[in-house]
Amino acid sequence: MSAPPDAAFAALADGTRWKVLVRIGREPASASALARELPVSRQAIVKHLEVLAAAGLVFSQRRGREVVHVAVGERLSALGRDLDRIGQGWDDRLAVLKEAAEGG
Amino acid sequence: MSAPPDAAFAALADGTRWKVLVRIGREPASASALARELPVSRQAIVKHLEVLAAAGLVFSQRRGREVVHVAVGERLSALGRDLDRIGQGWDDRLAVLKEAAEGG
DNA sequence: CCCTGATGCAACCGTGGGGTTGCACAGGAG
DNA sequence: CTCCTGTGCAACCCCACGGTTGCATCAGGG
Repeated sequence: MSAPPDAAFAALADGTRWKVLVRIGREPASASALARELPVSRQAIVKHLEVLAAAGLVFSQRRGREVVHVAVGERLSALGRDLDRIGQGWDDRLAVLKEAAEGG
Repeated sequence: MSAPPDAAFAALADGTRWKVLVRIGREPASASALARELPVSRQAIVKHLEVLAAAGLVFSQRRGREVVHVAVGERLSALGRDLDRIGQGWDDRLAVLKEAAEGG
């Protein structure tokens, strides 16, 4: 199958968002906490978390007056395995093309 | 390792670009040929191919007056394996958090 | 040689998305 | 009760990016 939801890619494509994801993968944190660590406003963080949540990449949990977020690896792993598999298939065709190029 | 592969993600994030990539993964094609198949101009295709090439995801070969492009799976597979691995690590932490949430 | 079709380059356009600021509201800590 | 701090919502800004059009160029085929 070659239909990985580009939505997931879009979620991972942004540098800041990736940092956020990696950070909360290392240890859960609130939006405010993340905003203190990264050079962007809390609102920016919130938006990133929303995108990541929509992509099923983060799990959020209200802890008192805070909302703690943590990265969910399941989706990422699944996506990763898909990519790996897809890439395998491509390389077969690539070999053929390169061969043809060299041969004539 | 959680190296920022956001460059590769950015290349994969766009829907049209992904279609192009999948298409030339199935079989090599020129920009003009792709432009005929997809609902975008040749120039748009060319730009996508440039982005993909910059990400090391396509291999281009001049064949007479045409330039044939084909998808390279190697990078994609490597990226996929990275994602899988990273995701694994996250899920460990996630388990801890969820446990704490349920426990109190 | 001449016509056709593929590529290359450049200018231009519109939208989306990342980022910000401001403000109102809620819930602990003292 | 009263601060302090974390969240939520909304309006707004700006630039990168996907896409287009136009034109010049180059390589094969008849």
